[in-house]
Amino acid sequence: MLNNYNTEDKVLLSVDCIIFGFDNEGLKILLIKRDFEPEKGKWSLMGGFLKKSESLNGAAIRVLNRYTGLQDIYMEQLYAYSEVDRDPVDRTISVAFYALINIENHNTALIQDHEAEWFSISKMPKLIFDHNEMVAHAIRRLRYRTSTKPVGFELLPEKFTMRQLLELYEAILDKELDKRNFISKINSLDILVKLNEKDMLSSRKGSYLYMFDKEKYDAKLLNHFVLNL
Amino acid sequence: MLNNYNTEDKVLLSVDCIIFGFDNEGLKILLIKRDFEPEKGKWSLMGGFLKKSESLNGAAIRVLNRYTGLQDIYMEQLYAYSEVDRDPVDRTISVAFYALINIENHNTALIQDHEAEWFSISKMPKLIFDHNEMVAHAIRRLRYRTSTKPVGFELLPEKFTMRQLLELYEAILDKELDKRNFISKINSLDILVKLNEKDMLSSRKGSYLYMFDKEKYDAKLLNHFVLNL
DNA sequence: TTCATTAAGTGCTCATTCTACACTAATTAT
DNA sequence: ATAATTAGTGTAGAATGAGCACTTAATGAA
Repeated sequence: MLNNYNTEDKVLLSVDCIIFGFDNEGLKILLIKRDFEPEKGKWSLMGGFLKKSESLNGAAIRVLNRYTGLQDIYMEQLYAYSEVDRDPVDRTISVAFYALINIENHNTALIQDHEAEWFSISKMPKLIFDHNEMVAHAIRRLRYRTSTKPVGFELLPEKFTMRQLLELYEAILDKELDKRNFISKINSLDILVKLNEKDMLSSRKGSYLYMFDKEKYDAKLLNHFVLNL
Repeated sequence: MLNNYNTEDKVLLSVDCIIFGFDNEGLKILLIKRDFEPEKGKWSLMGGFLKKSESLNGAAIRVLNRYTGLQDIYMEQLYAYSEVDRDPVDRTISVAFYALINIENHNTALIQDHEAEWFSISKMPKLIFDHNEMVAHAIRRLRYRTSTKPVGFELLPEKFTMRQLLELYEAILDKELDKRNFISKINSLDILVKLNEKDMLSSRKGSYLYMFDKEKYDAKLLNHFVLNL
């Protein structure tokens, strides 16, 4: 009677991270120049191999931290990519994750060390292996997720204006939104607090700052909303 | 300079299949009594180890075929489960898939050989490892998927009545639906053909049979709909 | 042959939500 | 003072969603 699986094949498992950021130019993804063979020097997602002692989530967190210095980041597992010849060197299955970060917070020096760069999602270079497919998948998932869960705020500073939020959703959904309708839909979710504080940088009049009110959201015992924008 | 990944850990990768079926009692899942240690004799999803020469999809198709004799089945990858201690014997990452089958079509003898049984999703036994979590996840995904893609038909015979379709959606969404509103919403999708043929088994009057019209659906160049039931 | 039984099939009303659309207010720079 | 800039706000008409009940077709039993 067996109580091990010794006859089964073992394979390499890696994680690849699609790191989203948002600034006034739009939605961006952080890419690196791959620093080992094969495909050394080509643009690539940030990745790493799973160690026996960690979960996939743990590996993804480790990889993200290594390249950005960040911790406690919103991250979601996307999909496992397993075509037999996806990596020419060795049989490797890769599980993609996407992360949402506030683009102002990461460690710029670390990024430079790794020759990483932010790319607009509309101007992505050709990536190695099946990484472009992963990115396309991540964008689809992000679109869905931001329409059902309060994750968009992860891409903004803690305090943000309605205009920033609007532009974020426009960038994610890749379509223009009506300002008045957008604001009333967001307000009807009742998950933001309006601060007594204005951002005076973007206009003469100044615009009120808002924060996501996590406690209010959690108190609703809602596990998702439906935001039709 | 490396061009292999020899220093990296290799792990076992398995697939587990959540097989959904539907009959007049409701939505069901096919489970087997696990026939090897550990947890031999306990209820389990159908699974198997990934071979080096196949993709995860390929492995899932192989497993499904082994236990049901079926081919060309709707199947979708769900999620990779990777907690370090999820399998007590060896470090195993498992990728869950769910499949939708017409419950009348599978090979009954094969199922009996494997001591497999159909369970109502409302009366699931305790399963090994993290399999209950996988099932819960699959049900959530199925709910979403049936509201955006024409996959529900995979669970029905090729020809079905509106009542069957209604009851299927009620079972998946776990809520009662209004007959008239349901029919008009389905009709407004315009993806069914009404046949000149009635099912006389379920009523004296007989009810018209319908088929999913895949060509019509594809011709819409729609990659999903939104069905608010 | 008539009558009882069973499920099929069908529309309307009211409430809610969505969409399209334009002016005033506040502030600063000139 | 005034010109310039972005913030902030409401409404009307259209579309969609929810709730609700009677008639029809066929069969089997009396």
